[in-house]
Amino acid sequence: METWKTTVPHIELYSDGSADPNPGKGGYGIILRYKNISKEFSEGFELTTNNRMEMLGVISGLEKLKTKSNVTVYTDSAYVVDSITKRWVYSWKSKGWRKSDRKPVINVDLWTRLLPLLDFHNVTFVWIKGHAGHPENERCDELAKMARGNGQILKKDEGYTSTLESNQNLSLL
Amino acid sequence: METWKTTVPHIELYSDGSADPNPGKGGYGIILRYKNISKEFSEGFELTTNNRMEMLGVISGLEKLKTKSNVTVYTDSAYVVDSITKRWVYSWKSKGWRKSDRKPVINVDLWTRLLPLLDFHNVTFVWIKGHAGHPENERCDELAKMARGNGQILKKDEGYTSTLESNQNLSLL
RNA sequence: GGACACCAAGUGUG
DNA sequence: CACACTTGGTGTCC
Repeated sequence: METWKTTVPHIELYSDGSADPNPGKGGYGIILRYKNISKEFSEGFELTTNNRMEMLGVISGLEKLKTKSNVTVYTDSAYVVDSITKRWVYSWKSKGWRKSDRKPVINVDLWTRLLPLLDFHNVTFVWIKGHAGHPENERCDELAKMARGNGQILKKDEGYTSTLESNQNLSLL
Repeated sequence: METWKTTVPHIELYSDGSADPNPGKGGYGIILRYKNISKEFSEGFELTTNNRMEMLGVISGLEKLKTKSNVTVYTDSAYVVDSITKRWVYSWKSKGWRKSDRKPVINVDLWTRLLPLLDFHNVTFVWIKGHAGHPENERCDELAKMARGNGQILKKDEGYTSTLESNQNLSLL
């Protein structure tokens, strides 16, 4: 047997994201679990989208890991899961971040942040149905809502707002 | 002044519908009022939905009117009121009974039965909050429940059961 | 045409 | 609290 498999830690990462309205105030909530110990994290943003929050939850979780790990990611976002497991994201990248209809891919800033993390860690994605009684998924949903809720400090999602500004500049031409 | 306004009768139509369970046994109750005289009607069905009963109450009430009338319809169903007053139903019809997300509209049989009635009469819809102490609304609720209750003769809602059969046929393919 | 998610409103039943 | 019946919108992909 390879020693690799026994020495690399196995981590579980639960993630959920939301925006209200969409686009609007957003947040993500994540649970990182290693053996019997869990940690929770969340962040809120002034102006973003549901899908960016779904992505950013996964990204932030993976970025917190200090050593190369086997990670199982649980999320209800088909957007995130399918883009990786069905290799869409690798196809987009190889085509200069164009989709099969040759229109530009959205959220490239986050996809380019996610790919090296998938390279570094050994990541398995598991899609779970939302609002179907998965305790960790529901806790992440709660964390995300709290993070964007009343009186919370909300960060700027520069990656989203810069896209908006680009669109605005285009319409000025 | 137009003689029209004074010669066309003004009718008040109160309607409520329910199903228990939903879908399941259902009924509607209506009150038709002209001047100081009121009449009550109700029907029960073996298998239907709450929304079909809310619609059918309004339809049956309008169908009972023998002459062109000014009708004010009172119902607690935002489904019924918004579909008309926000012109959703006309948009669906013009798109071949597809919604804005291009998925098929539900209960088309009842919408196509309602539209000519709205054409013929001069109908105003008023949304009233359910269970908020409106006496006529509560009476209609009672009539609906009686009509679907113990030992009542229940009719078949062909429009609903045929939809179920279609779905079943689809799943056999 | 399909899928998932996010948000909003009303009703029905328990 | 939970289920179902229905609609409007957006974010994203095939």
